[in-house]
Amino acid sequence: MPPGTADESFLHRVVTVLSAFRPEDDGLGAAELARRTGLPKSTVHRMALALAETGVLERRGAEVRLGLKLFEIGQRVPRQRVLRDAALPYMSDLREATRQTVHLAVLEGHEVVYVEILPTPGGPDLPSRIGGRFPAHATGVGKAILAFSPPPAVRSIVDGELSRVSGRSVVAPGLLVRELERIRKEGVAFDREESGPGIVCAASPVLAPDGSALGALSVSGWSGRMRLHHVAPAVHTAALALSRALGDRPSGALR
Amino acid sequence: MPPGTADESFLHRVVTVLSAFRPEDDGLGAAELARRTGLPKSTVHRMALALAETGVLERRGAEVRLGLKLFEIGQRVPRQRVLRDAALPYMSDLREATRQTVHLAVLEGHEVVYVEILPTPGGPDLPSRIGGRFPAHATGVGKAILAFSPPPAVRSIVDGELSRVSGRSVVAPGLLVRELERIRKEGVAFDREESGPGIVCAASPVLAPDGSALGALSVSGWSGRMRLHHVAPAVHTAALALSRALGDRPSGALR
DNA sequence: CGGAGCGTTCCGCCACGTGGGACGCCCGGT
DNA sequence: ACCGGGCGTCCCACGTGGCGGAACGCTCCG
Repeated sequence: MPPGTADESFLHRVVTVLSAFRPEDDGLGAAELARRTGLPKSTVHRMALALAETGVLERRGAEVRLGLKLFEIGQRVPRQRVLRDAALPYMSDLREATRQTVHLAVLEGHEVVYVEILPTPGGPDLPSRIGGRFPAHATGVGKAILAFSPPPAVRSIVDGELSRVSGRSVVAPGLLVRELERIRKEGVAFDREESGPGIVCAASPVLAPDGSALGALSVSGWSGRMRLHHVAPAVHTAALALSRALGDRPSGALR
Repeated sequence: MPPGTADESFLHRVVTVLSAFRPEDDGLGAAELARRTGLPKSTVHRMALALAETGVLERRGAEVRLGLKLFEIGQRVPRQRVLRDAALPYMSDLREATRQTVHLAVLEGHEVVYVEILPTPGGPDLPSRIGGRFPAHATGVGKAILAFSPPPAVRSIVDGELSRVSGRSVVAPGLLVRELERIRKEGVAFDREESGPGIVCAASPVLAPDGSALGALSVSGWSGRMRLHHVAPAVHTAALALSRALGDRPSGALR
């Protein structure tokens, strides 16, 4: 080990191992985990046994998978729980009124994390998953949140690498900044096939009493079947109503 | 520490600290965490800082709370993800048809863990929460699952302590065994105010191709407003349809 | 029949988790 | 104004337990 290098701590390694599980995975073996994490097989194996002992992982023969205990603890995370519980009825109304798929997301670093998704029977198969991530600058919810976020956080994203998720993603920093200004004025963000081909979306921020964004609501559908100027007022209204409801409650700590 | 006792390992302590957060909590201080876990304050404080470094916990001033990363990982847990994704449309239909609150739960030890809940506007405020636990013998979903579970697992619960959750909970082992036999014959379990006053529920197991229960669906409502013999066929039908859909797919590892 | 990949076990080394104690701070009661 | 209790934070000598290269037995496949 090169001297001066703060080698990864034990806890970092644990998180690395847990994060190595992908959504589509079921059980993984010690060798596969070692390959994904870059850790010695012996180390991963010992750790997997210890984690299984605690219930964080579950043994299935020789393989190991994420345990139900992680799901239980994950549901108690305040950042999603409080917002999700308050938003659910508004999301339900929004789906009813627009007959489209409704999303609720929060910002985490340079990406959004989807907290809840209400799919609609006839709608497209979207790549978004509850608990999944997506680059903030390439989604409606992401831009809606960024438009009402502290300048330093926005700067960090604008000056960072703006990945081209689809052919129409906004990757020019100047263009993105100007779009955020427009969103700040109008209160609604749009995504015209920027996150995926054939998919459009209108999004509006959920605001704390101090004006900063806690998250965002959105409505998504096929570009041919959904008129953005039609659903935009509905999304905006729902987000305003939710913001007001959150402000009234003594919900306290969301940010 | 009594000699011979294998003092709790570091990982056990980490899980203890994470489990110390209750659903209604937001941020907790080092002293409060030390009190709840029984660990030395110094130890908890150091651990909290390390966990915050990994993103598992988030620092909020001097306090610390469960981090969004835990929610993300929790959503990847296969036991809930595969079942929940497959069940959602059937649950939605069931709510539509019965106009009552629909639950999906799995068995974990002596308790059920709620995986998904579709509330209905006019329904009662139930104590159940997604990711929450409840004694299996005192709920409709619990009894539905137990009726189709391996005898050793059932024995362990029947012979264990059958807590009296409400005044009408089944606490007599013999009575419970006989009820499970009836459920096995009819395919539907009932809960007549056994888990809470004024609440009734009909539940039916989601079965793997081998006949063992993966989880259960239920419909709950006010005892005066919902007729059990009316919703029972609907729950049973939905559960059968879901079981068949899971059997057809190469979903693989659910148990 | 041989090699590749797997899960599992071993063991000497030393990083790092340990926890009692101390410190400065902000309270709220007197 | 004073003081005591609770808080977050920090320190440091101690020794536990994580470390990981290596080796073993196994199964599968060409």
